[in-house]
Amino acid sequence: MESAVRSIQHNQKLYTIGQVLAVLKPEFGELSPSKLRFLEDQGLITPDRTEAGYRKYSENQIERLRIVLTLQRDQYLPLKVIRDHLDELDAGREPLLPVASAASLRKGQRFSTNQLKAETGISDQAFREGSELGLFAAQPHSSHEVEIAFALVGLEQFGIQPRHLRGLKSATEREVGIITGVTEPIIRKKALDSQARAGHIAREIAERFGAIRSHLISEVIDEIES
Amino acid sequence: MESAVRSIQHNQKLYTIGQVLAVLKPEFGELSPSKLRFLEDQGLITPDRTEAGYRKYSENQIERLRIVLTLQRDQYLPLKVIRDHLDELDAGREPLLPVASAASLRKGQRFSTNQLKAETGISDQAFREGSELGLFAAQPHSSHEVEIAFALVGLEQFGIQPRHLRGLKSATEREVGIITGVTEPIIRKKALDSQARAGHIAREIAERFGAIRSHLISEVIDEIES
DNA sequence: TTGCTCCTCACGTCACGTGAGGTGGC
DNA sequence: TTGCTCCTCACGTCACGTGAGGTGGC
Repeated sequence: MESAVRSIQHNQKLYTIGQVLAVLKPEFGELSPSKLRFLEDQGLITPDRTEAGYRKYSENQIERLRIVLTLQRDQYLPLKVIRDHLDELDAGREPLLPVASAASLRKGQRFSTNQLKAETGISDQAFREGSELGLFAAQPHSSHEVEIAFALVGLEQFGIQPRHLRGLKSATEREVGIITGVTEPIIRKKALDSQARAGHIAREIAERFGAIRSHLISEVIDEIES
Repeated sequence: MESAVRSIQHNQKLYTIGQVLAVLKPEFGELSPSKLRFLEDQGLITPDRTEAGYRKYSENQIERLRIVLTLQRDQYLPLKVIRDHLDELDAGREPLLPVASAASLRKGQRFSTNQLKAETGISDQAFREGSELGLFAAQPHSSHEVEIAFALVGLEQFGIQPRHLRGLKSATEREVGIITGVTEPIIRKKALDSQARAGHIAREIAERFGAIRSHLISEVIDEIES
């Protein structure tokens, strides 16, 4: 009984620095104890401490670490900017990340069609064609759709239109089918972390597909240049 | 007459630091004067000097800079390693870059089928299926093919076989067709730098295709995780 | 009790950026 | 002659890594 009560009270399981490392290593290979200590030093995460001074990270804090490390790795944001961003979030505000790259649009943010058009400068026609192709769904649009719009604008200057992407779209759909074929059985298992694991595996597979694609294309480009 | 002789003698046009910057900026956005000076300080390139001490870079040295900056950007090699590598090359040897990541295999290096199999651990069957699909050509294999083999091995653990990649392969062929459609007219112009420009544009287009693909897939993965 | 994990603190390092103070070239 | 480019040198900075010397937990 008591243990049941306790497990509700600190439902928040606590992790030592080594356990945190073990959890995040697969996702962030460059992670090290000294890096975790450094992030604390810079005020990015403040884990609890045992009386003896051992760091104890809650699951929320691991989630926060994930945000920090992702922002750092994928957007190349300096830690100071990330810290200020998190501070703003903590204060209940809704900060816009400095749009160093367009990709720093907050994950999960939503956009109206007008916002998307204004943000990317995509033409009405290109947007319409993209929608017909299924590159854009109904409002509100995800940050991924914004990125897709950016890419379309970039391709337009070379005379490439959305309709040229029909093959890309259907190939991607097949890839997605293969990926979900692998991940669905995992999700059905309904373990605590099955969603996270499925997502992780899905990313791994997608990365491999991307590698194959990119090297196939690079071979041709190497020939162009030689 | 004299000027003709001189132009033959120093056929090697010399560039000031600012001119070097102007030439390489489009390729390497992060380049700065202080970075160029730092690279010299570290012994990576040693430009000539005018009597007054102004740096003067030859075209060979700009080529060398291109190597340094590419290695640094694409392979994440530390400058010390790059410098040692160049020293070896200067000494006439044929150094193997430290295989920090498999991707640091020297661009342009060639592999026999046996080497490729040993290097990646790909199974005979997967290699055969990959060859039938056109992922691997005849010996000798390029470093790209080695990377593709690595990716196949990675996919195998999830039960994904080369034959699942048929759609990927044909979609990539179509992409390549679109890219060469854009770059061919440029190459035909036969300007001095038309090959380099064509390669640059080809990479830009490929990057955009990749972005669209990756964001389409990410949308689905986000859903898996939520 | 024995390892193994964890702690702090000082110092090192890698790859530059900044700014002062000064000179050179079209 | 006037800007603009370029120079050196000292110092700063960002994101950690290393190692000494010491304590804690199953």
